[in-house]
Amino acid sequence: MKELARAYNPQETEDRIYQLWEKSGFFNPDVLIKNKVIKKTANPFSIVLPPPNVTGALHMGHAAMLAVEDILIRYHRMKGERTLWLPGTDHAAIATESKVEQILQKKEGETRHDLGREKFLSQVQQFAKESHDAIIHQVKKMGASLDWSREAYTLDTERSLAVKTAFERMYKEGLVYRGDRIVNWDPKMQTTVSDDEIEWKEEQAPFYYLKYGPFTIGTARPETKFGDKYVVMHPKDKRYAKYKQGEKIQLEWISGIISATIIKDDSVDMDFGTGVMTITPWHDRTDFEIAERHNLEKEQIIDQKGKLLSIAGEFQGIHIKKARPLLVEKLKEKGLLKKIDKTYTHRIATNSRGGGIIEPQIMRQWFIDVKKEFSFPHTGLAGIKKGQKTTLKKLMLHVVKTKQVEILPKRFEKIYFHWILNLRDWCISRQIWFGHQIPVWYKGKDIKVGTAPPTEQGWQQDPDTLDTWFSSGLWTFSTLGWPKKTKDFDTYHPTSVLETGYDILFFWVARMILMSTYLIGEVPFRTVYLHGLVRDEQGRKMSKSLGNVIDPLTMVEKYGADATRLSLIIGAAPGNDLKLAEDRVKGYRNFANKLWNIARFIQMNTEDYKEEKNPKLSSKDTKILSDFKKTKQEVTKLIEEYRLSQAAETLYHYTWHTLADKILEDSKEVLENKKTRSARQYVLSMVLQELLRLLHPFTPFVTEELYQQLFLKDKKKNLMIESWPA
RNA sequence: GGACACUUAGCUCAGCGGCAGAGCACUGCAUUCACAUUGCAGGGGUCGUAGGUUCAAAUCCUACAGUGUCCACCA
Repeated sequence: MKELARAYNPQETEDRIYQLWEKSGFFNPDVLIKNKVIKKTANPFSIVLPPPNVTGALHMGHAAMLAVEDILIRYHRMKGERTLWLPGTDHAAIATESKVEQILQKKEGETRHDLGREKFLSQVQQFAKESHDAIIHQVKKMGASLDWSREAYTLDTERSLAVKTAFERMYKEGLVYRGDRIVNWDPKMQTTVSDDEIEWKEEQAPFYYLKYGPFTIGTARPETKFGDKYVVMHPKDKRYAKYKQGEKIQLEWISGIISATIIKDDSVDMDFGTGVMTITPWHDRTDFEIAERHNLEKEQIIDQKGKLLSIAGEFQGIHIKKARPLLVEKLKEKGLLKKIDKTYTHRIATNSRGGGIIEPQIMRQWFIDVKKEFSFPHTGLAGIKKGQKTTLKKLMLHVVKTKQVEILPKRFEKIYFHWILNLRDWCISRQIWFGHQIPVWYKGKDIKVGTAPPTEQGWQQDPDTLDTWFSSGLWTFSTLGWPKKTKDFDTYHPTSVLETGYDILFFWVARMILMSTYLIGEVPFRTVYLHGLVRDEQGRKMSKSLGNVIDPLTMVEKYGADATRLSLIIGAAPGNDLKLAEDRVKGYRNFANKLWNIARFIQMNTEDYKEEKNPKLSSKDTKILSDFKKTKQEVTKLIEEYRLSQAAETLYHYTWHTLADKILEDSKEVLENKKTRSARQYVLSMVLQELLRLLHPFTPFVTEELYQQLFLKDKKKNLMIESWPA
């Protein structure tokens, strides 16, 4: 046997080991069955990788996700389960498109409209491909044991079929509908945005009090007020009791005398401002809802580029930003401006995907109706019978309430319920080009929905694309072949665990539950494990502008993937954010080296060891073995409970402070003595061998390398598929 | 406005009814010996505050304070 090097060198080791794993084919459960490593009848264990967006490179959050999932996967694989970890990437529609638009703008000063749909899309695809390759490279660097033969992409042919099939089925059920509704319009990116993609920003803005006939109304946005002809107050407000619902009054307004109608509505806050407001239903959600309740007329004031329409009289064609001061001036002249409050702060909606300030608009869009009743079409979902009346909302609540899906940590269940109770219909159409084009064709007033275009002439496909979360909502089963009947689907769905950041609980986790329960009558996963965000030393979010980004690849190059993984696991409770300092990574690099030297010591002292069947163990030897057994059991229990941080820490502590500091020190004497030498050799060799297996899910590279060098006789095998020590 | 989480050593955090713990940092000593990416020893904490439950509370309950996050239609 070759003597081990004096220190562990991850740079020299890791790529070689990863290649060895890939070459063995053992990431693929089918290969394991074929090689009789596991039984075909073994329990399946499956995780579908949350697909990283093809918008650039991986960050520390991705690295943490990969570490957690790889630990679970390697553990279950070693336990002999039929283990599948399926990789893929997400086209991330709006995020990717906006990124390429930015690059285009910077480089060529062009917009996507200058290029045209086809040319622009080919540029996006090029960008997506480069991102994809960089991401896959990084994923492998982290040691992730993913089955690459099953890799998927949210925009590839199979996933497209799944998307179209899902859309068609939901359309036929009436769960997908087209309607004129108020949506979040981003005038900058020229697209709608879902409620969840909005980022609210605090802003101080002047608040204007305007004379509106006998009333005083308050507004932060006078430039939307041109068409206001309804004045709303609370039905119980005594100050305005003399005005009756539906009563009409004449008053002087921006462009002359108008007739305004009195409306009484509960949604008005009597304590805010004067307790009276006028409404702009076309450009404000609350106002829209009031207008719907009272069946009021709605009028568009602002166009899709943010310019005023003819209703604004002499202000027509002026952008709202420029119009405001001009209008305020006019109001002053007409004596309609009573006062300005300059201390007012409010929140403005912005598009979190790199867009501008949201301007609500009433537009014709596609929606998923979450409240509509339908008869449940499947059997086999506990608690809901085939034919039973239900809604998508009820399904989403039901499976979590009945624990068919368990969310860890538990406190997120409450947040999940609350979100669903407030959920509105989901706007799924986007006016962008990169994504799944909506599978709907029009010809005059006729409409066709299906998985393939109509064969006759003259049909025009809807130019819009689907919200990216529509396709990722199908991810757990579209990756397994659905809508085709496949072996993979039968074997691996529902998946065992969905591991992701708590920040996309609503975006994604909820949508997967919606899609899966409706389309196939199964939960998408049994357990949701939510990890926290990786932050910098001071607890700030990592961002390019702050310059505090720690790149996982840099850490891997400097300290090794094993060290990087441990730094992301130890100290990270599920759902809690992790503060990461480079010193910690360094500390775990030292740990890998410590383990290396433990192995080196044992190797140097067991070269003459001949295996004995019944070694004469001293009481100290027995104690070592029984303590080790306790550690094994504890680690196993902790992993089963998803307390990976504890499990890793237990192993860290055992390795360094029990095995190295106590047992090895003690062994130096014991090994000197000819009578006790051989039994101790037996103990050390056995503890090391099993310890490497226990540590393997956490630090796969160093353990594999040591195991290869010290214990593996059959070079066709590797530690990755050895059995978990019982 | 509502909800949730956190508050334990200088820093990061674990412990979640039974003698206050770990890593890093700090101090002193050791070392051609598996490892300086090391070892041994040590200093350092009224477990946010105030009550309550209990034989026993960092741990369970209540209130309060600070910090953070999420949600919400205050024009």
